[in-house]
Amino acid sequence: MANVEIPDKLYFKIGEVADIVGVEAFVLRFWESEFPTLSPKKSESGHRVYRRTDLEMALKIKELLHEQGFTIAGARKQIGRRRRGNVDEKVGEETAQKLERVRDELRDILTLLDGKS
Amino acid sequence: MANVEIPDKLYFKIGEVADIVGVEAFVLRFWESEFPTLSPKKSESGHRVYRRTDLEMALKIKELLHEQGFTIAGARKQIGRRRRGNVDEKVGEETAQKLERVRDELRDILTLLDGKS
DNA sequence: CCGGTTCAAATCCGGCCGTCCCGACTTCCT
DNA sequence: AGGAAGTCGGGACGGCCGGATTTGAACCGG
Repeated sequence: MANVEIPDKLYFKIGEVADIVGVEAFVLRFWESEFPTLSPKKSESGHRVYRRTDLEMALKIKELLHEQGFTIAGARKQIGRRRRGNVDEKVGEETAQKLERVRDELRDILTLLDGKS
Repeated sequence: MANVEIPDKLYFKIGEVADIVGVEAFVLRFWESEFPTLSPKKSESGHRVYRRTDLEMALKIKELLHEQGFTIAGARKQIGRRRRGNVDEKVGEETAQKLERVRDELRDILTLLDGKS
């Protein structure tokens, strides 16, 4: 999972994001039109201002589209799935970590099982 | 996870499979050209003869393409991932079915959990 | 033996997913 | 300040993905 390191800055311009993510600026604009979850702020003059989270979302989208092979609709759904519950059904930090571990175990079991059918 | 029940027969014709899976016959032929893992036997006269496993593979492909939103290439990759280790550690038919059910339950649980991280 | 099913393979097609272009700003560099 | 480089929105273009259709013949079940 090609860990791209993100420079330690607060704000990024579209060109910088394009370099880091590894796509062209117009692709970022296109994604913005397709993913509600990718919506950088705009400066006074209308230029995009990406924060760290925006950048991570762009990376996530690239992962889903280019590495995993989702369609845009599929990627959108996938992202939505992760976020649901994050919003309206929040759980404590500790509980979340427990869930995380349980989930990991289940995934391992699934992997094991999937090797045998 | 729309559990389609599969009639208790040994062999299926393409039309039956089409009905069960919920796609048209030509789609199954098309998928066959795209997924090495979907390759039903052919009868003497060249007609496709689907076994239960072929049918399940078709269902799996449909799930990946239509529900999950993978591209064909993505779905292929996803399937390849599941199959590793499948070859040299075969289990009996009955055991396989039990595993199948357990797996389905786990998947449901995972889906539940994924809504909360 | 006849209507419905299946065959292979070529062709067609809508739309997804970018890709490019444009003229008009804005920002950066020196 | 002033030119080069970057960014803007929006529209048009296009390759190719994922089927969908076509054709004429062979096959199958009742």
